[in-house]
Amino acid sequence: MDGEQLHQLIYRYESATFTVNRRLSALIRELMPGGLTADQYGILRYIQERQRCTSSELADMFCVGKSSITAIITRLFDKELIRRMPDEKDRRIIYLQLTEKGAGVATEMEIKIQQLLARYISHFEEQEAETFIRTYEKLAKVLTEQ
Amino acid sequence: MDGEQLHQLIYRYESATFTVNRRLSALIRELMPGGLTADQYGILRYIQERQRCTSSELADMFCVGKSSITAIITRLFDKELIRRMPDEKDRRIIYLQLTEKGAGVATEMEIKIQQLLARYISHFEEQEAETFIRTYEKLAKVLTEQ
DNA sequence: TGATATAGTTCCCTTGTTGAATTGTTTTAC
DNA sequence: GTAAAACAATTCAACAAGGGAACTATATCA
Repeated sequence: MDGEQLHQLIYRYESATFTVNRRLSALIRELMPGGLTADQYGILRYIQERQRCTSSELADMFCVGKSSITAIITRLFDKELIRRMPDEKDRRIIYLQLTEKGAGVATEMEIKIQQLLARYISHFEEQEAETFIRTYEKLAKVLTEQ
Repeated sequence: MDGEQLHQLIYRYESATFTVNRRLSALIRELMPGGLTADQYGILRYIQERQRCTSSELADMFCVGKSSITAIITRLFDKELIRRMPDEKDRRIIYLQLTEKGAGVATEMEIKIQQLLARYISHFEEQEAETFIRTYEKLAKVLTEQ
């Protein structure tokens, strides 16, 4: 791939990612139930998948400082969506878990987002979508490993 | 494409997009010169491409309220990166343009981001990257048209 | 045991966002 | 030709999210 080709591809990538991200996050914002934000939902989903996790792990995964995570966690805690469970052995560690209410909200939102995305992704042939996602996952992997 | 396949694809899409977006925006954040944010850069780039535009157009493109745009524009104005040019005929309209300084900063940042993305995208075969981008552009189009 | 590292929090400041109200200007309808 | 409606941009108050520095409490290491 020569320089000019690469340049063109990157330009097109920037353009597409800008449009897709802005539009999708606006659509998702509208979907959110009272008071929940997209970031808060992201945290809920992450915890739901892992069953439990720590603030530091969230900070790493979300690529932000730990103080940002503390702030979000506090808001979710105040809404009674998550629980703080201190580790028995190492008392510096506080595990985060969803409450029943938190799990309900996360699942409800997941379904809504699935429905939203389905409206757009179903426009594509299965093969095209599969190929696309596979490359996207590769990109995610490259970004994670470096 | 049946329901379960679609469900799996969407799940994988959410996962990949989360990782890519979080990682890339953290990398881009580090690249930014003193005081400029990614959103501010996005606005500069948009204006640079169109030569000039209005606040309302930016609000539409960025999918946010006009008051958000006013806030960002004011910060860029204070940094002397953009100029406000009232329309001669319709005095409600204020066109935004880059100053020389603004154009310099935008171009400098664009080069840095190109270099950053090149480090990752160059890992892919040209054909794979082309196919990927083409689908991504289609998705952007579908999202824009609805 | 004393120094160092780690997990999480707190505090302060900045940015981006919303939504409602406001100002000034233009267009429309009668 | 004027009154009403529409429109572009701004202001303001409130909040979410982010960074960084300082801090607390606990654990590990030498």
